[in-house]
Amino acid sequence: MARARSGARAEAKRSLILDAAARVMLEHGYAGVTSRSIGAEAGVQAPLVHYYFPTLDDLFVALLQRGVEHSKRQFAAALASPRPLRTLWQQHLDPRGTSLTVELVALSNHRPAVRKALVEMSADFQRVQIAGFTELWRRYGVDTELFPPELAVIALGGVARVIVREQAMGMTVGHDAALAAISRLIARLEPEDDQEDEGG
Amino acid sequence: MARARSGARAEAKRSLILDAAARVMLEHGYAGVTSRSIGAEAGVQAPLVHYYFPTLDDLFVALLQRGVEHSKRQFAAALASPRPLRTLWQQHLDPRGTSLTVELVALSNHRPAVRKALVEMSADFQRVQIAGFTELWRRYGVDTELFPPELAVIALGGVARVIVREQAMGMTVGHDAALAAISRLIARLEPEDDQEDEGG
DNA sequence: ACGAACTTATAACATTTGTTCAAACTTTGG
DNA sequence: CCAAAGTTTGAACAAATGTTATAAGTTCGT
Repeated sequence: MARARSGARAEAKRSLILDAAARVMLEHGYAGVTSRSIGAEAGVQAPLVHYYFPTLDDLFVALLQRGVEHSKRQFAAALASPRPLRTLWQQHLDPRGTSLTVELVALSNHRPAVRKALVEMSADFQRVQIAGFTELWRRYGVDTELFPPELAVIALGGVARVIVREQAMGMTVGHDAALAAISRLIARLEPEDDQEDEGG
Repeated sequence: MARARSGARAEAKRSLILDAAARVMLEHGYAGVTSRSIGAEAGVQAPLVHYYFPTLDDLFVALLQRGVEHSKRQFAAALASPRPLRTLWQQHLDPRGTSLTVELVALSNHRPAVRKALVEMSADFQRVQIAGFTELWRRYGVDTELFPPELAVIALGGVARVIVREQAMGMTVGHDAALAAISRLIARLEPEDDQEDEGG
């Protein structure tokens, strides 16, 4: 059957186009993402983009979906790692994911379809993250009255986003001190050596 | 001389146009900001926008400048207030300033002139904020090894930006818990009553 | 009241955008 | 090898954009 072949190839082409769109978005911002710029980046003509994604909204939503799925997989992997907190922090410092998120969020401001998808997926992911931190905080014996999992999720994402974005722009005022302090804070819960320190 | 009269009026018109641009940007995102949309919002024709701001880059830079100046004034006022930390936090929760910042940052991704201005002004403001927090932390006896002023500035801005943006999109998962925890953290350094607590 | 400087609007421009249409090319089942 | 399905492209569309040229209106010193 023709569908089997085309189904596999089509998925690869879709992915190729999404990759190109992500690269363009990272380099030129969301407003630089056009059927033509994506096509050029993917080595393809503009109408082909619309063949796979009828409207650009469809493409943006697909990009978003792929990103959230990746984030979920990463989050689960981090939780299962020896030092979940440190792993999570390092993941958050990856400029690609963070910058894409910033662009998609800004984009969603005037694209109702994208906005709707973003809100739904983000709320879902946020709940997953909070559940993960609830378990982690319990394991570490963190005072959840003082620093609840909800705040941990927001703080982790917020701080990382600021640092990554500023670094991408060549602004590094105070970053050394902040990064060092965060490392020390994490080390309190997840010591680098094998010595434990759980004094609350 | 004619300049005196026009100077005053021109400044008012400039301000009117900047206000309109800010409103459009808040409502439709930066990509929705065009000479025509600004004109419509300001009750003026598009070319007049270019009369005051030859290119849109000029307008964006002016908007940025005005915003930073406002932020600096607000920051100084907060530091001089009875409870600087709480005042700062409430200022950061104002959706207008935060959302505008997010848009201008995204915008600067593909507008070199705006990017340059943003980096310079932000770095300057960041240094002012760090200096302010250094003094404040000294007053409060905060352990700067554990939580340096640099991290405080980044955390305050980062967390506030996440919450404000999510609220603007109708996403409030975990916000109640996070906001309550932040209030309690602030209250540790700045009690609501008149009882002092400077235990380091 | 006159003329010069300053403001504003109308009309138009070249360019870029998202998207569509029909035609060409490619694969592949029979 | 042929036809049909799937894929890719070239050409074109209306709409929107930043910007300019130009002309009309307004203000104000004299």
